[in-house]
Amino acid sequence: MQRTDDTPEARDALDGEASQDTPSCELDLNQFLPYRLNRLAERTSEAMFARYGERFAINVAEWRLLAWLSRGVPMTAREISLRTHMDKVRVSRAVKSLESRELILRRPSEQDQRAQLLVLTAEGEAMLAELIPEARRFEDELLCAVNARQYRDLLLTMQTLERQLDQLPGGD
Amino acid sequence: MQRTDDTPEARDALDGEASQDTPSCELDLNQFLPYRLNRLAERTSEAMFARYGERFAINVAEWRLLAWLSRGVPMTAREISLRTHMDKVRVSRAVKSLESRELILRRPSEQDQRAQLLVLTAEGEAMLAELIPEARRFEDELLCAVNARQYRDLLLTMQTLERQLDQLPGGD
DNA sequence: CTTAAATAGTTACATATGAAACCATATAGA
DNA sequence: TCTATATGGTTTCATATGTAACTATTTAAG
Repeated sequence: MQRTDDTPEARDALDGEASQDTPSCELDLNQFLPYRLNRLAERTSEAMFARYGERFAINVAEWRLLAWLSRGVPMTAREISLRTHMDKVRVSRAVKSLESRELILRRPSEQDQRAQLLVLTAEGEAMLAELIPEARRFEDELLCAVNARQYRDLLLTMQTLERQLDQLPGGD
Repeated sequence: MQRTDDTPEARDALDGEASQDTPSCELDLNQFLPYRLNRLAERTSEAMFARYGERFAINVAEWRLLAWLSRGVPMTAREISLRTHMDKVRVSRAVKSLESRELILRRPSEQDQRAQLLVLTAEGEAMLAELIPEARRFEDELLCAVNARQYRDLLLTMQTLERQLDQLPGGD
């Protein structure tokens, strides 16, 4: 897609400021996708953890790890790291914290003495049994502003963008 | 939008894992919007700063501040803070850093002795003259994977979600 | 087998960020 | 006018996260 393809509608879909083409040495952040993505993502996490973060005392990395384990499939830290695109250090710390609170436990892997399989404890499952419905409730409250088609298109476009990132240098 | 409205297409638009309805005590993160938004946003910033971050030695907060100032309109830290949803401490630190490198300067505000108007220096403008075209190039490379309509819909839906966040408790 | 290179995970250090307390100035209410 | 409260901005402290170096184990090359 060329920048010149931008439609007026798209340029108008933006935070109220008068929107018009900007000279090459100026940038309207409200029309800059990386910024918009980050702002929306930051605000979404912030709103979600404003509600549940303190109540359950977990951070984003820990939440992601627990959620992956909620599937019931034991996974290694490396697998979590690959699937979530989180740095292995970040995962390692989440594991340490969750283990110390007895929400997960580590079992040595049969195949590889270096790796350890992570699984939820009963306590961990109990916490998720509360947390997950809350998370779904939050998501529903957010999504009630868009219809099913918009939601589907959003996920599809986001997936396309992630695939594109896979291709770009520095995109992992 | 109700969760039960989810279309098969939407549920399939997701990272390869078999997608089916999950019990209430399990969560497929790949189908959880806050997670997807954050993963895409993090990866996008990462890819962008993998290219330009070290070369220009700025972080996200500094980049946002410079970009806002590229419009040529002097702004106070508070205004930047409001528009970007960045914490005022984060803005304050970006100002300090950019000023120490003489990319911006502060002028006392006429109306309010507490506030200071921020403007680019000639050096700051010179740097943006390089940085902004690079940023646009990156955005174009990312967006070449989606067509104009998808791009427009993406921005519109993101805007809708931000408006919804304004309404939600904890959404600011 | 033996050794070099790769990999799972951790630790140490540096940076980024947010919450709360703080200072200086501005504004509103008496 | 005087005082209480609100506001712009900074500093302090705590947390979150990435980079690089490290340990232990595994895999591959000879």
